[in-house]
Amino acid sequence: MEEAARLFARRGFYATSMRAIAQAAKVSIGAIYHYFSSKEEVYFAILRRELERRRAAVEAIRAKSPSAEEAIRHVARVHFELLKESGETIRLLSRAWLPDSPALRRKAQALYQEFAEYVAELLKEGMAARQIRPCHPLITAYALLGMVETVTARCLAGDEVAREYLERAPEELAEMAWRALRPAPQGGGACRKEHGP
Amino acid sequence: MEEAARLFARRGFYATSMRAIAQAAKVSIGAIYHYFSSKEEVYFAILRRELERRRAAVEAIRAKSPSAEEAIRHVARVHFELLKESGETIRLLSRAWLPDSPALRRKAQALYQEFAEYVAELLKEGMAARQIRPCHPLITAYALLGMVETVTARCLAGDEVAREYLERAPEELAEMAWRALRPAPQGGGACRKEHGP
Amino acid sequence: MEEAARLFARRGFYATSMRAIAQAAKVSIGAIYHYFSSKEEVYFAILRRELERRRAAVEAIRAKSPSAEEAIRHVARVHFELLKESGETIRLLSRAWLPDSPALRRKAQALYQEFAEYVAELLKEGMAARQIRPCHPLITAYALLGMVETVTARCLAGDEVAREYLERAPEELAEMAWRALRPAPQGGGACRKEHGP
Amino acid sequence: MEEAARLFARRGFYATSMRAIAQAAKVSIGAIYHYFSSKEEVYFAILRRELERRRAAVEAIRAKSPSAEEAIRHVARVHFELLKESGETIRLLSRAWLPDSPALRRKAQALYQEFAEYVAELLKEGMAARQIRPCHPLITAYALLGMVETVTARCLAGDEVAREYLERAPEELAEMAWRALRPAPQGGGACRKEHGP
DNA sequence: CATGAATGAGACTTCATTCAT
DNA sequence: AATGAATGAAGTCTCATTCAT
Repeated sequence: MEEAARLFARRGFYATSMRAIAQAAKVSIGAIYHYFSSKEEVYFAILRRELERRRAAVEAIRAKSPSAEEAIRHVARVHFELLKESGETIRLLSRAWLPDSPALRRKAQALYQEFAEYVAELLKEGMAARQIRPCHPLITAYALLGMVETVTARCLAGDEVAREYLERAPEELAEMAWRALRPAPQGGGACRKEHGP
Repeated sequence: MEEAARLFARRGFYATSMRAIAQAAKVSIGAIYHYFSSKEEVYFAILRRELERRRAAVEAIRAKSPSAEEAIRHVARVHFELLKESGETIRLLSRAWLPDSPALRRKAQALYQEFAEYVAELLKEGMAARQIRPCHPLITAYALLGMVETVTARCLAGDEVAREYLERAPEELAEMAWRALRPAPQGGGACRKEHGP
Repeated sequence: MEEAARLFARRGFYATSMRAIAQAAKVSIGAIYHYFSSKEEVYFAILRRELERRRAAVEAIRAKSPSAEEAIRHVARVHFELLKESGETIRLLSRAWLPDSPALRRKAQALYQEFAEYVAELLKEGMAARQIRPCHPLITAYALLGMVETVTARCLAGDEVAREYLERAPEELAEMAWRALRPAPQGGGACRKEHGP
Repeated sequence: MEEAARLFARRGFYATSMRAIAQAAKVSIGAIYHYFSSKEEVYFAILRRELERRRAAVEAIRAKSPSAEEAIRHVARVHFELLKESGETIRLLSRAWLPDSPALRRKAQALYQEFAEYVAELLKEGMAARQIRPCHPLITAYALLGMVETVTARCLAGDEVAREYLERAPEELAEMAWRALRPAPQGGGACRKEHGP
């Protein structure tokens, strides 16, 4: 039934009607209300599940590779893998930012923040091990995720450009992310002194 | 009348009713329909105007600073300045990605792409002048914008964390963006030895 | 449009659907919501109007007859006159006591109390003029109204019995009301001393 | 299970859902349908039981006191005693008049009439013994009950006024009822001269 | 006997849009 | 040019009732 996450991902919260969900899932409307007390609850249940799925993917990265570089690069790549795998559902993530009502938005952002904090944790570890440069972990986590998600979302348009991106974007972003975070400030131009070593 | 862009920014397309717009603008509903043939048209008119406003801001950067570094850093900063200036309207930009209906989305994304291409142009010039490293300009433009917008959007939550970010994020992101894009590809610089090969 | 008061009177608040009202009044549902913001508001508008109508009838009595006896007797009679005139609408009054939700009920009772207080005022004047015996004015007003309304409601059943009542009840009740309230305690059995003269 | 009469009394027929009854009674919905074939049937079963309970109370009065005066006064008092004892359930009685659908109402009124006829019987006996004045027994029974029920219902509001009434109303009503019904038709008594002819 | 998942009709309400004025 | 009353489709959600287990 929750594969109607597709509808939320494709059409968003408001444009997805309960009737549409019921029809897509081939159950009655009443049946949905048997398990969820409102449309919002359906939405958040799905959002939670999707975020958890991403968290698990990041967790797997952390477990496998001790190198911060690999971890960072993977955060970028994993989105694209999930994109191929679960299709448009990934758009839910980007949408997580912007449900139409302030109340919904607040709740969705709290959920998203949990996920971002998880990525921030990963960054903190990298900083502790001096494998990535000092930076504000949570801001950076948001930036990292936003960077990746925006490109991912662009790929969902499905046009010619999108298909090309799907090929190049993972590495392009992994490179970008790593350069943005690797430790030694290399003094591209003026070679300014960095705050931490 | 179009200052009811605030409503679209705050509540989104679906949750903003024509009546709400009419009341906020203190005109009659009929009056709106004299100038716009539908709600969609109002939305796109506003979206176009906002994107144009950002484009102009980037244009100004390009005109003033010949250095690619400054240009890049400014792209990051300019969002936060607009945030302080025009408040939530900036959320329209992030929303631009995801209107709820596929038809709307396609059109909105086309508009957004125009803007992204403008940033990509700026990147291309930087690459030509060897002031930034070689990269896929459009993908990078999307990544850059997504990075900044996600953090900006987080700042709109208005909580304690958001206020702190508002202070630190502009520089944090400028730094991140510049590091991600500056030319010296690996250990090429003069300043410090890299730890990895 | 408000002649759909008939529906509320006949079927009550819950069993009267907006669609039914709209059809009965031959307008669209939307049109009703143009003038009333909710079903509740329609209900209360009608209830207010009906109570006001009764209040006016009592006012007329007060203005015409200086004798408390006539006033009391008329309060009883007026219900039956309105019954013939406006049919089932009178049931709204009895219903005023009992809307199904506590919130509705509270509001309806407040409205009803205003009316009861008006009758109580009439009683107080009678007591001041020593034309009716001392009694608690508001309690007595409720009792008086309840007495009359219950019989009135019975008459609405429309069966054989009801038609007979319609003939006899007005006088029967007028007599009863007057006896219950006239001043001199006549000592039916024990001839107890009354509190006031 | 039927103690969910409370729900019907408090919320009325329409606003009380089978699920609410089932939860309040801590049984399954299915279980209710084993003993009652529909919601209506539950309602009438309860209504019958409550009316029977009142009938029994009046019966007790009749058995104990040979004096019509005491009987009349007790009819008024007994409602308030039941009010304290069984709380809001008493509202069922007042509601008995007005279920929302005509079909229900007809049935409920028939049940109520049985009860009213019982009180009428009591009045007839009093008239036969010349202990109360001649009057239409059934109309008077309805009037008597309506008088008492309306005040009782007002007391259920639970506000400050209601608490005061609870103290004064029983005697006030008993007095009123007795005066309305005692035999001496006009100036027949011995105690005092009446003012009018 | 008992359960509670499932149904689907129907409740209230909102909304973009039209059109007579 | 401007108004805002009117429309009716569609939204979310509730509910009495059934039935397989």
